Amino acid sequence: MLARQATSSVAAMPATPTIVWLRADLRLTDNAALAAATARGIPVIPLFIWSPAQEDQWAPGAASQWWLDASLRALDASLREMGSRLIVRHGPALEVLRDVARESGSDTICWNRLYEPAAIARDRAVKHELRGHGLVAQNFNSALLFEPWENGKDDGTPYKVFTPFWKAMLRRGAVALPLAAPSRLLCPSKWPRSESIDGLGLRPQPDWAAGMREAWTPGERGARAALERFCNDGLSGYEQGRNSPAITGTSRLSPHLHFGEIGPREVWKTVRELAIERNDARFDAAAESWLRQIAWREFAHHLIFHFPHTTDAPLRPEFARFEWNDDESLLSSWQHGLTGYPIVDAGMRELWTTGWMHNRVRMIVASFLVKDLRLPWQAGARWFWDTLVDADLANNTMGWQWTAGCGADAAPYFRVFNPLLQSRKFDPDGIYLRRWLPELARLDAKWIHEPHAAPPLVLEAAGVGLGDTYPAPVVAHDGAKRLALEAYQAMMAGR
DNA sequence: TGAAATGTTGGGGCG
DNA sequence: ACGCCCCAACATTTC
Repeated sequence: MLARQATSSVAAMPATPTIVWLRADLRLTDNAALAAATARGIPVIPLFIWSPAQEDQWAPGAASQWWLDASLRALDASLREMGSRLIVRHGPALEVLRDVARESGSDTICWNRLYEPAAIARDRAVKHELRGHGLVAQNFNSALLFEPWENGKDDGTPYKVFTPFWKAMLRRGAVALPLAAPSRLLCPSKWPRSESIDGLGLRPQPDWAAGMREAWTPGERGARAALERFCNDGLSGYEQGRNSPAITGTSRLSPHLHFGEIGPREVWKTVRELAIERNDARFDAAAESWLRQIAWREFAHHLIFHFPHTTDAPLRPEFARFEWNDDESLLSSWQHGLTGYPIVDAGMRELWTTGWMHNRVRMIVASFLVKDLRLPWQAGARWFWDTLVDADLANNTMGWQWTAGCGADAAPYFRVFNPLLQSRKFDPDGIYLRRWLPELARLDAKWIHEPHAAPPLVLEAAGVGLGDTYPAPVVAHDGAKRLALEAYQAMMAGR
């Protein structure tokens, strides 16, 4: 610990520019690497490197790239307001860092740590090589409340169950305070070469991102606005609102957090202070309930650090022999929102259109894929990865393994969501369903959750042609559930 | 951050 | 008034 902190402090250095290598920390506030570089009182070169080929098979999907494009533009604009700018390059990180260091006469490179397996491996190699070339590489934490090695069990092993993890976190006491944004940024006498953000080719061709632009404002300001909106009108009703996909009852901060447009230390402080100010037991409970979600994010990142193989393989090894289905057409019906189960289809279409899905609905569609269709959780994880604007390897991995029952603190496999009951319980009036399934919009609340069970006259009156304008169910839930439980029992029996 | 079956309890109707 | 039954509401158990 002491050694780590010592390497994090920046000694006075000669006046050559410091490179700040920005990755999933596209913000000026609470950015430890940027703050450390600025504190040296010498010029700073903010640098983003686009190198998806170096990120192993988990290269960002198209929705994520759309977000990144917008976030980089926002960051560049904020830097320009301070008289600085963002340098953008593409290529292997090490090569680019060495080139930029040479072009700018820089000898120090700062960055904030990442925790995904491939990023760790790359950063370690980069750090080693840079040092081998006489350059100074300094790393900081701006992504997490605690480092993964800071919140383990007393015996030194990591927590695998959330509740004790959460309690240990709270016992640990104060979360570090967010760092202020730099008040000014000194420019180098000559900027290194930069490519244009356009040139990275992150924007979708052809442009299908209208739904994204309407739903989101990427960038640090958009992130802070989302947090303020949530604090003002979401947080007090969070415990009910979080489960109603028809309303904006959640913070919708996930993509902002993923790209580091806002950090967990800032949201923690903001919400804690608000709770103290309100001094109301019910508000306090809501605030804690939401901070718990931030802790789940923390838990996911600690898990992926300690168990890097879980991006592809189940944490519980016995699940390696689970007998999954292999059916491309079932997978396709799930991906495109054509399963015949309205709550599933509405969620999958919300995902496709906006790059995001309400968390309650994520659990429903995930359970449906894994239990009803018995398709491998990895196929769901991959689709989410390719389509979510908040695609995050740690959160995505933990979430899917939780649903499949093969991960840390996982739901028991026999816990099977009934899509009909979930739909009635969490979208009783069918408002969410109608928003995403216009072909069912004229069905009333009694039948919209299960059009396949509606009397023919009702369907006709609502203009619904089962198997024509809207699909019949691709599987029957009761039978599918039984098959899933049988497969689970076979796995447990070692058959 | 399940669902469904089973068990328990207590109010009210009724003989 | 009392006991009995019904059953809704809630709690517990099981998968």
